Amino acid sequence: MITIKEIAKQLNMSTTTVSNVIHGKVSEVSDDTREKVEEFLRKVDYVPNINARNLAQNESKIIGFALKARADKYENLIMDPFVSVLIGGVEETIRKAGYFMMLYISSDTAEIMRHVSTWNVDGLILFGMLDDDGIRVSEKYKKPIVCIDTYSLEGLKHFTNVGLDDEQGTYEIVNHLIANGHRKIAFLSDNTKGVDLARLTGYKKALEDAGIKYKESNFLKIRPRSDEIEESLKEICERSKEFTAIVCVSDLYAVTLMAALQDRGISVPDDISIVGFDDNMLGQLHRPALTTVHQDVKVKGITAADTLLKQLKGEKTPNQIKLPTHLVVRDTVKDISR
Amino acid sequence: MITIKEIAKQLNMSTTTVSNVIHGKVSEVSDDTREKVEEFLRKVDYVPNINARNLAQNESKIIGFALKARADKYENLIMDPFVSVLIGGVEETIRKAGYFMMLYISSDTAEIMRHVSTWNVDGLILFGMLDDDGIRVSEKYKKPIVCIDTYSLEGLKHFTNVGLDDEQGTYEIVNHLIANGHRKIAFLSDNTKGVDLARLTGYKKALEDAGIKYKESNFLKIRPRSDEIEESLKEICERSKEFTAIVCVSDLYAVTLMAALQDRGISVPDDISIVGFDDNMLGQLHRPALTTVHQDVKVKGITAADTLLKQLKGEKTPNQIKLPTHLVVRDTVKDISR
DNA sequence: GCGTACAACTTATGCGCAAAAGTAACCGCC
DNA sequence: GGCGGTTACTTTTGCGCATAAGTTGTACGC
Repeated sequence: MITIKEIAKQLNMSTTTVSNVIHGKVSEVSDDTREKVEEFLRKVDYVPNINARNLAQNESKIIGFALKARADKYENLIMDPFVSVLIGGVEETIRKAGYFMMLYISSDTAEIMRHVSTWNVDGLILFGMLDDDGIRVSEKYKKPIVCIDTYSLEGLKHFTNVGLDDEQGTYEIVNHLIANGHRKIAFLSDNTKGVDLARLTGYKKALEDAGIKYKESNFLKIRPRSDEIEESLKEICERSKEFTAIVCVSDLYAVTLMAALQDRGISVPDDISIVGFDDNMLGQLHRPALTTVHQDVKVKGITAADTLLKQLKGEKTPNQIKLPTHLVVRDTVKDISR
Repeated sequence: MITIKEIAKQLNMSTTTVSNVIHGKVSEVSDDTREKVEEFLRKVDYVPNINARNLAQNESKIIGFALKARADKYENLIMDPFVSVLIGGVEETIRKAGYFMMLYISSDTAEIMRHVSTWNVDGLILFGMLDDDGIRVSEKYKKPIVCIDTYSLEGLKHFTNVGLDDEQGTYEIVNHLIANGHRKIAFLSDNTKGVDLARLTGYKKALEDAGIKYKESNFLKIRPRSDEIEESLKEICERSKEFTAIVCVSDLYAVTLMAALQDRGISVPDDISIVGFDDNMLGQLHRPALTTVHQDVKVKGITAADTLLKQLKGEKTPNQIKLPTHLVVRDTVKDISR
């Protein structure tokens, strides 16, 4: 790789002059030499050594994208098309702004932060749970952080979060079920934290507003680990007659459940109505097509990246951004209101 | 961030000694000082500045993962869970080996290569089409490159490819169809290059070996662009009665087609049998569950990364690695042999 | 008791770049 | 005609690290 020094030597001038041309410092260089340098640069296809530049400038032009997953959920997470769409949105946005994306997948916040400070990453986008330990570590690290779908109260004090109005999303879809005559409505999820909690809250609120009492037994807990999911699904299917509808916390679970239900001869939506959340390919291609809450994942990625870019420029940003959702009515809800 | 220099100063020794401890050069440092330094390093939570290290060593510890997609296929590609699983496999492998992953998505090989040389990336994993132009550019760049699913004859002369025995995969599944009495078998794809060509070849070979003549009209071309796919699907569904089975080049297309078929009241597998290729979530969760050819995408990613790592160590690797596939019989093929 | 070998260091150099500080020539101006 | 200001440069410095080369001090063999 050719260096500025070498170019300067061949052109018989100083490295600073070459550097100034590269940085477009018009006022420092005469038109004549500028053209000469520019032509030469083109000829040799000069590419700067970013390590040297970063070292000299104490910046990196890197944005870290850290996927922090609990080890047991890791596999499901990376399988989820959600993640790649998110990554696509982020990558596109930062590339246009002249940044590069370093991807990091781990279950250990401290490890992620070590990585981040090693590379002197300019900013971080964090997807996944941010635990208290994580917050403490990242606090020390003085670069901007934007979280995606992270609803830690503690974390919100320090970092921007880009998420959805999840509560409103389930609120609407549960209302849709209620409008179709459903009253025995279950909620299916694998945990009650973060996003799942917000969605559960919307569900409870809709029930409450319709005068339906929420019982603990309405909560169907699914165990996502691959060695437990079959058993878990079996239990849920057996209990399905207790309800006329099940609100699933994600399309992935909704479709997984529908497959399990159909395998047992339980028909959707005739025997039971199912709704999801996310509106991804899985539900769109399933038949019957899934009624769900739509979110635009790519926009989520773009928004997170944009927000981080703004912070990098020193602009203030709100510390909580909630993207809208909307109901998508398809074919998995039966009108039982008569 | 604390530097070696600062540590040396505080410990009242030279930077070389500190550096030697960091690099575990046992023979150079006495046990006494080594322990002293190690303790201090732990205390201040020292993290090396990679830019400086890379500059000094002329390496980068970065492995580039470039996703090169035709602009019109881009959206589908990044939507595909395939990609995130692949990325997951690669990331995990290189991280364990002390490398970092820089992700780059583009449709322009020259742009990718510029990126790669800017960062002085140690090696590159390329997923997607490698056109002749791309080969020329990457040739110049003297770092190891491993391609995934890239069947360019020209490219194979220069780079290792990690792929599947695609031909064998479709050969087997078409034989499965033939064994079930099918003779009017279509092949559905959106192009006839690379992977798609290999799968088509296996399909043709199976037909030939069974004494069935392949006709041009057996090839169902689907247009993947979102504004054309509906129209495309409609045409294919209308022609579906010409065949008793359709071999789809991917699970994504198989499931997309099944949805379109079901929407028109055409039943799978009663009216027509459908098979796919990949064995991903989409086909697993669909009902009827898709009969398909299994490939292990994560292993593909791991293999690509391992191969690159070997090349980085100077080891020789075969320039063509074909991972095995196997048939997964589920519920979308009807036995019509009587 | 002299040379050699080796352990345990330190000093000095350079990676490629950006930028602060320095220089030299020229121009205008009261 | 000396002085400030400008243009178009060059020289120098340092970012943080790795490492080649140099410097002690000491043990050991003969």
